[in-house]
Amino acid sequence: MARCVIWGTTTISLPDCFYRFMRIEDYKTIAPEDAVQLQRSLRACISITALGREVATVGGADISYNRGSGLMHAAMVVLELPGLRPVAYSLASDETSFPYIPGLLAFREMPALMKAWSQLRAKPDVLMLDGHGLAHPRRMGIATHFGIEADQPTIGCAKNILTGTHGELGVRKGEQADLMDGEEKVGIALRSRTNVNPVYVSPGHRCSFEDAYRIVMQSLTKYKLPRTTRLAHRWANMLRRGEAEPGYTEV
DNA sequence: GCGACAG
DNA sequence: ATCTTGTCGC
Repeated sequence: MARCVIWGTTTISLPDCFYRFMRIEDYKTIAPEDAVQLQRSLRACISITALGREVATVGGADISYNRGSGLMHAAMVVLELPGLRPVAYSLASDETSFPYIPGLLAFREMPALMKAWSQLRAKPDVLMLDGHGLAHPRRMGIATHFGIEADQPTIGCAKNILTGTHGELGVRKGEQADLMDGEEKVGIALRSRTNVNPVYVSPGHRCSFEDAYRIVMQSLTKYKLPRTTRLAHRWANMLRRGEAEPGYTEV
């Protein structure tokens, strides 16, 4: 749909690609209908390719906030890949008025995430976000959306399905089943821990399904969630509770 | 029309 | 997302 804007004394309509030039800051006040149009517009920018270089660092990102509040607390961590040792943290808080709407998560969380991202000196080779990548009705989950805006390889790792279905998968850690949206594969249901409900992994941007599976597997320890997610979650909570200060820290 | 619905 | 105690099962 074209969008009409006032330009001087005349009204003109802009094509869909207009939405690609929206600033992240504008997400805070965008209308949900426009947010959906931006996702449709951004879809042409998705790149699902194999991670080029060897992955030496993996990042984790998460958001924490009090229910009913628009103050978002973002945390990003960077871990070395064999070993999962933390090497850097970035913490940032940011206010938004965009609500949580299934399918539009990025518009609520991305401003704060981008703030934390900007502070991060050492960018990870691939960043894992809490939420989906391609496993989204318009293939534009927060991992994909963020990856495009930051021009960064990303992976989505979610605890629940937003769209799609999958068959049974073995109960052992590492077993998987394709997550299908109709005839299209959009992700993987992955058993991240034996006898525990699976997590849902999907490529975000500049990453393949195989890469996504491998990186998530390499980020698992003894818990259901990858260490990336767990650490980011912990730091975001500490920031929210005032137990940690915003800023960038290298370990 | 009805139900589902990341965080 | 967050608020919370105990409890069932490997």
